[in-house]
Amino acid sequence: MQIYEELKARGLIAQVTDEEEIRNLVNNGKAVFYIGFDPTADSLHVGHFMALCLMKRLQMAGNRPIALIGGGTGMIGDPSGRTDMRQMMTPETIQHNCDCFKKQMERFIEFGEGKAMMLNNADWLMKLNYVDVLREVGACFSVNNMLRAECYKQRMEKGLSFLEFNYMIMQSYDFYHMFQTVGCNMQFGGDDQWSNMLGGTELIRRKLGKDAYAMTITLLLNSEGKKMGKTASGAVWLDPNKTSPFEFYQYWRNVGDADVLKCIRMLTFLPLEQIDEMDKWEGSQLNQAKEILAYELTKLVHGEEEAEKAQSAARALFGGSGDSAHMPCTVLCQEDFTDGKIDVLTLLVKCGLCASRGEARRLVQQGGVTVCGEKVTDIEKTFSCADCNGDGAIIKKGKKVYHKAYMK
RNA sequence: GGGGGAAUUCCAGAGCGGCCAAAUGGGGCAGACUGUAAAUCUGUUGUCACUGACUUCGGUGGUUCGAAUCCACCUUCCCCCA
Repeated sequence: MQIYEELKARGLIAQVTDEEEIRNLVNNGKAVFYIGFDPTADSLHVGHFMALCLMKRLQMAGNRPIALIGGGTGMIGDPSGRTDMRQMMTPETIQHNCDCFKKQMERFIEFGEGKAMMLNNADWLMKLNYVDVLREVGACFSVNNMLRAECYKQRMEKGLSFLEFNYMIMQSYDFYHMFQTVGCNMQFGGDDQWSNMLGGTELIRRKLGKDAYAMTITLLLNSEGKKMGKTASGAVWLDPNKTSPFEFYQYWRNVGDADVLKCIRMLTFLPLEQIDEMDKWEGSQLNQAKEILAYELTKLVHGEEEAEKAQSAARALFGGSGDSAHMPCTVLCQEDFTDGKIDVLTLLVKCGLCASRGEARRLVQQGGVTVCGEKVTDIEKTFSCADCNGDGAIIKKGKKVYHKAYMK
């Protein structure tokens, strides 16, 4: 099976400008494609991960990827699909984020002579002269068409600043620029980027009379139509300091039944035959599929060793044996104890399991706390230093949150 | 530039000058049921010394015994006209 067919079978392809031509380029290793990454945070997240995987897949098939870091477009902010304006970032933050991205990407993609390239659009965008751009590029864009673009729809109700309105033009200019300088003939991106990407192919056609192609990657949505890779507290990051390997593992271990196979198909490198086999599983057997998904992804992102650790920690925890080796922990010191004791509420807050004493109180009262295997329902309950000695005290909040507190 | 409207808790969105820590929904958290799933049901969701007290309704002042609610100014946003 060739790469294009595989991508299709995995459900990764959302929209393409010219299927025949793209299949041809990609399958024959003739594509020089780019994917843009806007430096909106200091770590990549799951959404980016899909893009990175795609790059890797295509690179393995002989194509040449360009990772474009949006040091310049980051100065503007993409309004696509957003209901409010992005916070403007300072040039320093953007630079910092770019650096972080770079480090993370190097783990996945091979860069170097004749291999993948990493570019930063700040290198050309920042030099542009306003009037020149308007004359050279601005003339090629129809405001009427732009306003009709799906990506601005949501913003038409809430208001769209001229700054953000120009994002599409900047992105189009990137493509146009790289088409000429490095022979980039294709652009990939999230499905929400479709209109921005078409802007680029359109610009190249108008200015140069040549064809360039665009393809979007299916957004990873769960069965409820929400973007995956998000938790209540924010994105699931690839940076182990922002989302620990264990948390990362748990996120995937806990996806809904309806979404497991889709995730395995889209995110892992497992052979399709194996995935088709798993597709027949149902009921509690899916739990196995979830374990595979979680393991595979953790391995890809954090390495085999971390994946093993996360898996055994999870198995131990939920299997009941209570292996505390990898759970998040808090170190207590003498000052945390008064008269050699610490009460539950303080302990919960101290460990970051509750934001306030009130919350801790409710949690205990509702029976959501277990310490050292014993359910705690008394908010007055105290623990002594001795309870936390040795391996420490294991605190369980709800069913899935484990935390360890031990003495220094 | 002219005119009109809005800003409420994590979000959306109610809110007569006292009965407002503020309806309702979503989300979150916990409990029951389960398979570390989904759905469902229940409780909970400002802080603390928790039957009480304290701090919140864009900002700053003011009116009043008393202000999320009235007034003035400021800030931001939206809509209409140009």
